[in-house]
Amino acid sequence: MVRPVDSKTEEQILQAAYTVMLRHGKAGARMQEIADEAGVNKALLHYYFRTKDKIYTAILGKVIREVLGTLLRKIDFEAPIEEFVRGFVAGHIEAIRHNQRIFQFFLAEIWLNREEVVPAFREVLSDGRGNLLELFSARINRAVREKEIRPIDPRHLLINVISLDVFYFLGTPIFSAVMEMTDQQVNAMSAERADQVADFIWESIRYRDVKTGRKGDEQ
Amino acid sequence: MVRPVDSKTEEQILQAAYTVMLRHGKAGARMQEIADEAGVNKALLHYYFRTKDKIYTAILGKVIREVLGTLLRKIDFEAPIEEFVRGFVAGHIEAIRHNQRIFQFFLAEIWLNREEVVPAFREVLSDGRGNLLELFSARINRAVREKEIRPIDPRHLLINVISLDVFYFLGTPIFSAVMEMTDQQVNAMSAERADQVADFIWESIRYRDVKTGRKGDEQ
DNA sequence: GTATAGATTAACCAAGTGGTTAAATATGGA
DNA sequence: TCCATATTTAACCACTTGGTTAATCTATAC
Repeated sequence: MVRPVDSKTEEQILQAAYTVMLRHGKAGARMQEIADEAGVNKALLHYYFRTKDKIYTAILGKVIREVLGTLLRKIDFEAPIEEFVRGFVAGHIEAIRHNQRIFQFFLAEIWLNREEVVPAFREVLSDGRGNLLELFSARINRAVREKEIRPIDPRHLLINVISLDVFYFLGTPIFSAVMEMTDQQVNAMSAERADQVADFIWESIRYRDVKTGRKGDEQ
Repeated sequence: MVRPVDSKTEEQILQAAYTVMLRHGKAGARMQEIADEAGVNKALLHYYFRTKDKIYTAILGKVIREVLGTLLRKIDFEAPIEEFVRGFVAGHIEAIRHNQRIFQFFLAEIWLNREEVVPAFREVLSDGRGNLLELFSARINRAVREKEIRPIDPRHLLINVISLDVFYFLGTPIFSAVMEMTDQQVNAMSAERADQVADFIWESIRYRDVKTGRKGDEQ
């Protein structure tokens, strides 16, 4: 065998492609820029991956795994319901704050390259661990049965939670423009997000005895 | 003067550019495709607008006005608070459902062309009608004072509401993949969205007398 | 050492890209 | 009618694009 074990080149190229495509999107990314970013000759991109599309497909898998990883992060489905909800939100928001670009890229690409993104997403989903929706639904339905939270459709609840977690970080520049905030204020607001969102959700779903009218503390 | 009044050509080009750029994004849009879509010679694009960037800028204004128009749509700030909130949500979601592509495009472009999008957004905002945030905050704060809803930061509330309104329609293909839904089910879910979201928000914010424990009806 | 395989490069290419131009065609006022 | 101007077109251009190629380098197994 004459195979030098190094071949970190391929990894360098992937990393560079990842950086550049997250910067400009698929259509806007240039093979030359990727090569420069990786510090290799452009021909090497075609040597390791035949075409730009192949490179895109490769990093798409990586992006999707990171997006899903972020959303599935360390969720403790066995925790008490309020803790579960707050942990869910806090985990998401922290991870999203540190991966804003990935989410932005992903959302953009969904619509620019739907035919490629959706199947790739499905594939990554299928060989991932158990179905998020099912686990989530089971936990929520249990809490409903035990009268810890009010009756609610788990599908809509899951979408609501993810919406509240993610959207702010997609629209940050716009929100800050609308609200005429300084960078400092934006940072402050981002830091508050986790608690604000968790409170908002918990206030909406927690069970309240109609007759005695309280459970947990008012904010 | 020798100016033929017609010049619908310019409008045709803009409309075509709008269509094509919403389809492929700025980087992916081709001048030739725009020309074909408009049914005119490619040189005409440069005759009316000098460059691709100029075309982009032109349609960007249109897109932003439509996005803002959608979000500012027929809001009755004088309505009773619950009606106000539900109307706010219902108005948004209906408009967004009919303008999904615009929102998708807009969100994508925010990050791919931030330097251009954000200033354009600011500009359109400035010569629009009164500040949405201020009107919204005033309405919310009044409701808080009158003990119709619980105390809450209007900025976060506004973001929460917009998140819940918009995000689902940005991620539809992904949500449906995660939840393994048929097109029928997706449509059904989209139709339910407005009520689900309005309920979710209202349950979270409506005032509850801690002692007697109720106000309004339970769902 | 040297044969052999993979890894890397500079130079190249055809097909597109946004953009230009000069000539042709309308259009309307005199 | 004829002219001046606005509009439209086909042909063109310089440059960039993704992708290829043939030659060179590098490392190992023998």
